[in-house]
Amino acid sequence: MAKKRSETMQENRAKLIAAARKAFADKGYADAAMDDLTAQAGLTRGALYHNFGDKRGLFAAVVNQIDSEMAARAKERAACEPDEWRSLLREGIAYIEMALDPEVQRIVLLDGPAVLGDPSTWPSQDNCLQVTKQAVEKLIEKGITKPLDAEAAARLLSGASLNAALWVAASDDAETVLPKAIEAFCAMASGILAPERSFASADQP
Amino acid sequence: MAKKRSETMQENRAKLIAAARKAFADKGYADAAMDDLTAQAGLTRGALYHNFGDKRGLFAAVVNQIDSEMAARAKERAACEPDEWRSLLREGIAYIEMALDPEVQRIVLLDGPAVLGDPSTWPSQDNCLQVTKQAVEKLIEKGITKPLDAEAAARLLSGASLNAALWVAASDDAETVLPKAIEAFCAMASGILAPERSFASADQP
DNA sequence: ATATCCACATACGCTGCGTATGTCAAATTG
DNA sequence: CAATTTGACATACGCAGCGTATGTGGATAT
Repeated sequence: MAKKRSETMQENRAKLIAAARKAFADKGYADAAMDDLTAQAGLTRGALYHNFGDKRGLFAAVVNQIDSEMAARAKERAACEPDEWRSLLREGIAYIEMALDPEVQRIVLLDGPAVLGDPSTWPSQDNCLQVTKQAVEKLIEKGITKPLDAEAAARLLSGASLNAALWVAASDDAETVLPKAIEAFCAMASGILAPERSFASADQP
Repeated sequence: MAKKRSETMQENRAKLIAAARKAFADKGYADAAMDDLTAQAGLTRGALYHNFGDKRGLFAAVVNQIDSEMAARAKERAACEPDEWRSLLREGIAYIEMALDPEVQRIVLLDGPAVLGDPSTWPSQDNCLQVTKQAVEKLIEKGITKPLDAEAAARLLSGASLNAALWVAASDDAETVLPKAIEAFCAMASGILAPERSFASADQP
């Protein structure tokens, strides 16, 4: 018996997303021609419009995939740290490091907002944010950090780290700039610590 | 005597930039048709290509104008504060507030990075950053803040504030979210203060 | 085994960017 | 001041690429 219908459909979706991910990262959203990337996947534009509706739909699927990977990686990194404050710092540092990946830069940080609108409105990016937000909430409960709005703090932390990463990536020598960025990030992050703690734990892990 | 040549040229450039600014803010970069916006300015695409080279060139000119206005406004706001630390906070808050302007959001924050690349590579955005960087440098000299890399700190501060602003703008009720964002921003900013100062001056102005 | 369906391919039109060419008024020259 | 040149902008054209409407063959249903 030949392959089942729904099975090949999933395969084709995956092929298209993979090809699109490469094309979008390589050429940017605007300059990625759909004829090219579908051909790359051994298909035509027909498959694409059937599965994803339009170019934006395909792009959204790609962003979704990358965001999921990012959230997973951030969580994984955070889990390695002993206490929750260091976990949060690690998470931020993880975002900085991930944003050094050209694929992440081009697709998520540069083209993403233009094509899909503000990141806070994407369900996928929200996953990334939820990871951070939950970490902040725990810290607030325990009195380790100031009683700020958890979402506000989470957004500022991720925003700062992603922005720092773009800067590092654009600089000539990432090697020397990256530690500066991480140091500044840890310093700023320590600003949300509750006063009595800010001396002991402000250092980076 | 009729108008001088260079004079009308400047007028036309200004007309095009004004029309483009409105169109880009309204429709977004991709959906703004150049035939439309040139007609709006009482001209044709010929004028546009002659003056700005291509669509990106016109967009860059628009971004340049907006960024100049933003830097001026930030500086102006900062100048009203008595001490330099409060100046810096005011500056950050000013960015948050400016980013609530739909024109700034769409053109500078959403489309800008996709069309022109990472903001840190634009000369205009660099102006905004220089304002903050200089403020940070002064604070470091005086020992008010930790001896971090000034550029790193400046980028993190502006990144955090702009990101926060996007969040506020995307939220349903900006009225209640804005103060939370500002509070969190001030908290995080206080993280770059030197230890012996962090209690006294961490509050927002 | 025949009929139905649907995932995808093929074919078409339309929009919109960029360029090549034309034109007329302002500037230059003697 | 007339003749000539310049250049800012308009006009006309070609082409790429998106979205849609229609066609088709193989899997599923009966």
